[in-house]
Amino acid sequence: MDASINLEPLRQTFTLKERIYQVLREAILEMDVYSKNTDLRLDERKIAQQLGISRTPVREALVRLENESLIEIKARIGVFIKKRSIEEVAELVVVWAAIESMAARLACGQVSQGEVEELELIGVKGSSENQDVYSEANIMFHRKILELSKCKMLKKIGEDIFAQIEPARRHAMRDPARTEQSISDHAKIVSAIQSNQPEKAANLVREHTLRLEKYIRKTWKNLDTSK
Amino acid sequence: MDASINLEPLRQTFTLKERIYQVLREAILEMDVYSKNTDLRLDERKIAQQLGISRTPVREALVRLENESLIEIKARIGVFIKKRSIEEVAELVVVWAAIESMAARLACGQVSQGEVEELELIGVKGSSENQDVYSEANIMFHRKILELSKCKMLKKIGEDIFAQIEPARRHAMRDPARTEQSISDHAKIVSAIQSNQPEKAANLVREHTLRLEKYIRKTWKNLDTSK
DNA sequence: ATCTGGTTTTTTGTATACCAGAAAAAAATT
DNA sequence: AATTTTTTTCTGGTATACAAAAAACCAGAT
Repeated sequence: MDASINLEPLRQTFTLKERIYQVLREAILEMDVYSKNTDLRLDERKIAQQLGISRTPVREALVRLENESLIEIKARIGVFIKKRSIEEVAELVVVWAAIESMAARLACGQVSQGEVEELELIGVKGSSENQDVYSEANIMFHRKILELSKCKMLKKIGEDIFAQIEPARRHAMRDPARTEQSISDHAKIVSAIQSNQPEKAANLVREHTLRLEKYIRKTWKNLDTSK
Repeated sequence: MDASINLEPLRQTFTLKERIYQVLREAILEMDVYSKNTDLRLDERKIAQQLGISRTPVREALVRLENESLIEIKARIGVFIKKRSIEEVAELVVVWAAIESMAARLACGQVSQGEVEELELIGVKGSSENQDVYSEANIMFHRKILELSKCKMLKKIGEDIFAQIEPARRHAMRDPARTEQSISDHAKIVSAIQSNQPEKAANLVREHTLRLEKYIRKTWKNLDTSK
């Protein structure tokens, strides 16, 4: 070995389509899709103009977003942000429950004391704070469980699904009564993981998430207008 | 209402990018990716030429395939069919187990007698036949469970994941000894669903699929050369 | 023969131009 | 005035041209 300097490979995604994809994705996810007056239309040309580039990379980003069901490209008609129906959202929550339940199962018996404490901290957070803080902490809690599974694919796919649910979840979850129940659920989940009870942890997580499914089905206020 | 014939809307995929996507996807999935001499490279221009079209729609199809992790587009280097590592495949099987386990759970209590019989027929098929027949039937069995859940998203996501596993599964599953075990598992699963025991059905499916995970981890023959 | 450096070739990325279908607006007809 | 027809415009789809980065090649020097 010689004494030459050891440089890390630069390697960065310089491609426009990648950056546009990320920008658009974030913008779509943060948009309040279900408020009626929101314009659900996207215009290739306009986006390209605004970004000062050509349509080509924009289109490629859009194709990707369509593939993730975040938008819908109707040939020669237009590009539209997809508003999921109650049925679709509820079903996605079921899938989410399946994945997170497995994550909790795997987390058992392979988490350090420190990791459990982190999870616990997140899980009870927001109990005394406002709704937004709770909501954010709630997301983090579920993210953390995916992470503790140490299964990258489980985490990745779980988060992909969550991204699709998120707009609806944010809109539907306005009930403070749910917060308490949720906090209590979280505590039980932490306890089960800590005491290495995979079966119990899996069941708790599943039921916890499926309760969200039921709640969404019940309280959905005809959000999907038009179509 | 007049008496004019009521034609289904044609509306099929008129766009090239859609058709190319499907053609390429099928071609990739049927390819034996793990045999070393397979050329893992795809050439945009060549594909476009072969199909007698321009690069643009081909590229959009490729972007989609990349988004599904079936290929990898390296900027200004090339397009490559993705060869998943043992770790990735094993993890995907775990995700698959999670999803299918939930599907089996949901199937309980909402399947007709006819549907159970269909499932049973598929499940035991191939026991006396050759490996290929068994393999095909095996896929069908798992597909059917997803279907019986009556949850479209569960089915869709399950199949997406399966598509990613399939190439490896086909390559790794050459052990006839596994067939018997599998057939026996299937029978138990059918029985649990038929007798409406969701907890049991879910557990059986999960363990059945996780057994595949263990098997893959054990028998993988250094398939991922290069990288 | 091997290393070095530049040059050529290959391959994808991006921009631009034009096409075709659909929707909207305008004009013609009843 | 209402309806039909025509025209225009708008939008995504496809083709083509060129740019840029990576890889392959090659010639000269060592």
